[in-house]
Amino acid sequence: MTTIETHAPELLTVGEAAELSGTATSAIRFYERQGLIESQRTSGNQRRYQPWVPCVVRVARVAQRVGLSVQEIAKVLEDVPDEPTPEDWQRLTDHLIADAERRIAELHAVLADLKSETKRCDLPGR
Amino acid sequence: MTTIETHAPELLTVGEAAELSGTATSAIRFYERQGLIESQRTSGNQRRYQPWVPCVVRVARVAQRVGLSVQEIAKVLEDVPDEPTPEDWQRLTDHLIADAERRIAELHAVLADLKSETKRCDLPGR
DNA sequence: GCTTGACTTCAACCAATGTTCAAGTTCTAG
DNA sequence: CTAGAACTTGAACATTGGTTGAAGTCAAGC
Repeated sequence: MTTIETHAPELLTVGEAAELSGTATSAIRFYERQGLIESQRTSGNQRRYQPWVPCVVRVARVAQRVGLSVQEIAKVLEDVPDEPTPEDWQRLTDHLIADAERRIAELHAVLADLKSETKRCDLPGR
Repeated sequence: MTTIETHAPELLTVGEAAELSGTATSAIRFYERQGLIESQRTSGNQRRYQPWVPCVVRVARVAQRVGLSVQEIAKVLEDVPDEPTPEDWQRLTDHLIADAERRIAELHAVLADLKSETKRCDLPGR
């Protein structure tokens, strides 16, 4: 971990990263502890984030809303290199969407299954 | 709340309901406290569940996996009457699927948006 | 009618996902 | 160079979604 000049070009403070990703700074630090994102440090020990980090956080937040845990998201993000290329974003996108669709399919399946098990679930004649 | 004869036909004990829904009895009691399901009581104060209750629990569990909180699921289930008809199950199904699809759409949207904001997220030139 | 397993409540605990606060440090503007 | 905003860590707290355990009650079979 090489430390970074205080005013490095393009790097974001934790506050800036929070604002750009629409979260609180406490969440940003939490996600870093959980391994979703990484930071460099200034000589004075302050965090500095790469400019794409807020994008990662935004993705993570939406992924949570479709049912992934932070650990699961961290796992998916492991495969995304630092300084992601458009192709990396595309693969991440595909992965997350596929994952979410899989759960929807499960939901469909359970619901369909229930409908077929009429005897137990529908109880038609009272 | 009329109490029920001990050995009422077709009613399930908490253990049976748990087994049929693939959860622990503690979860069944928890879901009841949260208003997802209801029970009657025997004269000896034991819970007795209608036979479709395990189905509701199964649905709830899958719904959790697509990102709904227990409170949100409870809200959806409010609209399902006791002794649901096939049409009730159908509406529940539609509601839950629609809800889940909505989140997937959000995920799609965020990801698409990120891709369009190339300047901030892709950083093509190193 | 007694035994045994399943049930009851209540309280404590757990993990996940953060937020809040206190005490101290760094950064930036003037 | 200094004031104030933004940062640091660590600990405590909050909420959600349960699990576990103790102490006691109920129900079913012999």
